[in-house]
Amino acid sequence: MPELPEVETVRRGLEPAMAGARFEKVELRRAGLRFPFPDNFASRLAGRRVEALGRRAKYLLADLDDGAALIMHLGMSGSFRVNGAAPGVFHHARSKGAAHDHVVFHLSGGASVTYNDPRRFGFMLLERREALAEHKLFRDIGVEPLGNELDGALLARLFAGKAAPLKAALLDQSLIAGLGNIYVCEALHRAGLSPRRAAGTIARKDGAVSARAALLARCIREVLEEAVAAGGSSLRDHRQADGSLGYFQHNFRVYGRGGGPCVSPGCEGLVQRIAQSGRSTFFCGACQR
DNA sequence: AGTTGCACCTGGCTGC
DNA sequence: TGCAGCCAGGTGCAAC
Repeated sequence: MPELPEVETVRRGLEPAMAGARFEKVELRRAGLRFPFPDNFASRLAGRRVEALGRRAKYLLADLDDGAALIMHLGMSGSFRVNGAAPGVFHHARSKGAAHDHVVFHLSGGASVTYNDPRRFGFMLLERREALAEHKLFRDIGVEPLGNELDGALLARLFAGKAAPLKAALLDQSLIAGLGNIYVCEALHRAGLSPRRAAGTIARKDGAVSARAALLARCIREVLEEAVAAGGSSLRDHRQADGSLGYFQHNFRVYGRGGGPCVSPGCEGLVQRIAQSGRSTFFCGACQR
C-alpha cells in the first residue's frame, strides 16, 4: 500500500502518540526485517525522546533528542498500530497477524506503537541526522512532489531526452520521490497521457514548458493531495495508524479496474491492464495518448 | 548510463 | 476442502 499519501497518513496517525514521547523500551521480535536491525538498536533507542516525526518521500523519520534519526520504511506490507495509554481508548482485539508484529515501541505515558509487516520488505535504521543528506538512501532521492519545486518546468527538465516510458520515469524515485504503482497510473490517467509514451516527449526541444508537462505536474499534485486528504487508500487489510480504513481507494479511476469502462467524461474506452517492467499498469488507450 | 529482470517474503484470491 | 498458480502498494542489485 504505502506510497506517499499512505506514509503521510501513517505519519499523522503516529504523531500524537510519538512526538514528544520517550522510548521506555523497544521490543524486537526478530533480528531484522529487510535488513538486520542496527547494532544495539533497542538499547540505543531506549531513553531517547522523539522531538518530531517527519516524512521524506516514503520514509518516516523520527528525530531523536540525541541528534539521531530513526528511519522507517514500510515496504509493501508494513503498518503501525497505536495502543492507547488509557485502557479501552483504542484497543485492537484483533490478534490475527500478531505473528508479524516485529517491533513494539513502549512509550512514556503508557502508550505503545507496534510495527507489523508480513512480507518484511520494510526496514528500520538509525543514522546521525546531519549525515542523512549524504546517506545512501537519501543522496540520490528526487524532488518531493507535494513541495513547491514540482511544476511543469521541472518535470520537463527531469524527463528531457528520456526514452523510458512515462510509467517508469514517474516510478523512478531519483527523479520524483514518493509515487508508486497506483498513483502513477492515476496521475497519468488524469493527465490523459499514455504510460507507454517516452518520457522525453513531454518536454519541448527548445526547453520551454510544454502543456503536457504542466498538466502532468498538476495532476500528480492533485491526486496526491486528494489521497492525503482522504487518509490514503489502504488496499486489502492495510490500516491507518489509528486502525481506520483509508477511503481513497474508492476514488481510483483506473487502478484495479481492468476491463471496466473509462470514467473520463465522454470517453467510451475500456481500462486496460498491461505489464510494464514486470508490474501492472492500468490505463485507458482511448483517452490517454 | 539506462534499462530490464529478478530477488526478497507472506498471504489472499481464483480456478480447477 | 485442498491445492497450485498468480498477484500484490517497494526497492536494490546483477546482468545486458
